[in-house]
Amino acid sequence: MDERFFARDVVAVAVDLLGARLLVSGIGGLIVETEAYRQDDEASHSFRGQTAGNAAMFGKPGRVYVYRSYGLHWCFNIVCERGSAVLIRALEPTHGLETMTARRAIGEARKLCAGPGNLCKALAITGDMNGLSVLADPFSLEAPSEVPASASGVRIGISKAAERPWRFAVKGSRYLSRLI
DNA sequence: TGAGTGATTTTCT
DNA sequence: GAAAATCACTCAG
Repeated sequence: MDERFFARDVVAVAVDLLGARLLVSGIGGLIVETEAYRQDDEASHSFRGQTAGNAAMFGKPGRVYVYRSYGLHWCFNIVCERGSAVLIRALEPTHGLETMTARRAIGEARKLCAGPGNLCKALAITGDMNGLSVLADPFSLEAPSEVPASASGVRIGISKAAERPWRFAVKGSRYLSRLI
């Protein structure tokens, strides 16, 4: 896994990230749900060009873009081609279950990382990590050993360009934020 | 089990 | 001043 993996069309990267292992400080799991956001996409933060808040989204491929959503949640994205990024929506927890359970204060493993806000809380991702490279400390990203069966669907929680089927998920996974 | 609703703050227009 | 890539809780069936 290197920078070139991300220097491609964001939709292709979103699909290829399914099944990849994402760890932050040794805690994390397999990516089971992603969404693609391109610069020419009305729902994307980068649609109206670069601003102080979304500068990371215009950084080099493989950088992390973390932003605050609804004033209380953090959302974790990986930057692809200039102005585009993949939103990581859900993980299947495999590493550091105990730590994540403590951080989330819930017992159900299938909900630990279901949803961008939950995922960031479980992995202790904050805005401090905005702009870091996902290929370096404290992140760890491994390509999937086996490409899982995937499904695509409509994106969630947005009102503009919501019809674009750029949500991708591992088919049949029990760890999705919502069934696809 | 599933749908509906309130909370809350940063950022841009 | 309004919108926003959500979450957790409550109530109904």
